[in-house]
Amino acid sequence: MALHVYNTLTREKELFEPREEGVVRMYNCGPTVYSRAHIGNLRSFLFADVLRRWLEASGYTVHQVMNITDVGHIQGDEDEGEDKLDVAARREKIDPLEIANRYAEQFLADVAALGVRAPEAYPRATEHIEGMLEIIEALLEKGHAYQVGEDVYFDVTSFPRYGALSGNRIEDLEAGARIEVRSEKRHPADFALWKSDPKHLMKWKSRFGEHGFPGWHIECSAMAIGLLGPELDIHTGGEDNVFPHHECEIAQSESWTGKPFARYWMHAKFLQVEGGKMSKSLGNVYTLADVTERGFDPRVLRYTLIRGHYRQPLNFTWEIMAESRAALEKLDELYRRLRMASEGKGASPGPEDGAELVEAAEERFREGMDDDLNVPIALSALFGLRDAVLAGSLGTVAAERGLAFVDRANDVLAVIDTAEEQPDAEIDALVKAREDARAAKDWAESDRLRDELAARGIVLQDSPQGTIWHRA
RNA sequence: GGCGGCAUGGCCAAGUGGCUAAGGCGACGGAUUGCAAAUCCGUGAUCCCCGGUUCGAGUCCGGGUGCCGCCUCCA
Repeated sequence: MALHVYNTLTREKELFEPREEGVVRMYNCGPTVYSRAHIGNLRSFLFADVLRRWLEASGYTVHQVMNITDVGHIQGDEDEGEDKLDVAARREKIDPLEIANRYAEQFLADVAALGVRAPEAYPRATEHIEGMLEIIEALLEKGHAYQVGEDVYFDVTSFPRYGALSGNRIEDLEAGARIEVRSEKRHPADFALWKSDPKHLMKWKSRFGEHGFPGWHIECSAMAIGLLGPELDIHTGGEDNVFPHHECEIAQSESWTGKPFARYWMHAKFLQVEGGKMSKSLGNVYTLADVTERGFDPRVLRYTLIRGHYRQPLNFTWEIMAESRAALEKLDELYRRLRMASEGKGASPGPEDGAELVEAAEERFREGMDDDLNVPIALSALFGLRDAVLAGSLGTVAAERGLAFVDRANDVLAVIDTAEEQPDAEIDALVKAREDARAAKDWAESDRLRDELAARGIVLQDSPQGTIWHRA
């Protein structure tokens, strides 16, 4: 089975076939850097990261681009709209770009802590203003856009497929739209490509006027096409991006290039917190900082956010984080035991013993991931292998292969701690002393040593074959 | 009002017509242990409700209930 992905555009799971054999061009909707990314944002970015990693594991060369939006969008297409970066800048009384840079750095740090592999490019919207203006000019020329004063709007009626991605119909949008007084737009669903506002802090001169700034959707088209070409293979985002953002991107991009913008649209479901929507008033808009403050390693958050299927709603709770931590420790142990078995400790006598179990696990892992990134299935393959190695069913050669497989799996999931325990003579001596004390039935001394080791973060595991240890 | 999603054992979560409904966390009983931890063995599901299609449905169709998302900035 080759990779199949669910395509929002067709509402079906489809065989994944990039335009160019062996090469994938993927664009991921990234953050708007007016505040720190919360766990909901992070889920979507982690989804993109796992997808990228699985594509690479499948042999593709992946050209991946994730934008960093550092010019706030106008809120709505009307004049009373506000720009989040503008608002933040006025509040903090500093330059909007300073805010953007600060949060962009924070974003990069957060995402790095979560093991996200950096894409080929993290373009900034402000660095692509010219590209946006170029598209706007072309759309005007082709009759897909019109100018009103110093503003430019996209004419949705000029693009018959508008609504194909989200399932919305222009007529219904019109009916549902709020009443617009003195709208300068020809159609309520028309969206801004370029806006003008003298009060706006971030603005650019153009032939439309002195105080212009880009509409929300145009940046992604400019950056995606500018860096990846007119025809993408995959475009991702959160489900809330489907409409209007991605719908508008398709309209303006395809009107401009005359080519299908992206073959596969993939969207991650929304994350909820404690059964409800995240909201500032509830104080549950968690960031990576909240996670670490509660004593959770970032990889536990990574695991929590990727362990379910990306198209399934995810309800984040601290209980689930604790559960994830426990599960993750089991996977760490899988790795440790495989390493031991490959060295002959706890291995089955025949070197090839259990090789078929390793193969079966890898097969199951691959089938799961190929099936629209079914991580739960992939994880179950790892847990299955864990049972095999703990039961001593693997020979040294099979264990080596198991180790190589788990390395490959972890190259995709990036959640298992595979760091080899550094030999430590001092720890070994304490462990040995405890074993001696136990042999002498000096329980007080052996318990004291166990406590001392525990205080140093050492976890002991006694077994008939002797005592082994690892760091917690 | 328009568009869409979800409802599976205590919790999390796979499964898209067909043998005994994956897997994880937790709980309980037992083995092991000096006591623990780890490990091993064992224990749990009228798949939200009602109706229908079918030889056969958690899986398809209709209705209902509940929760959620988009339509306005939002991953």
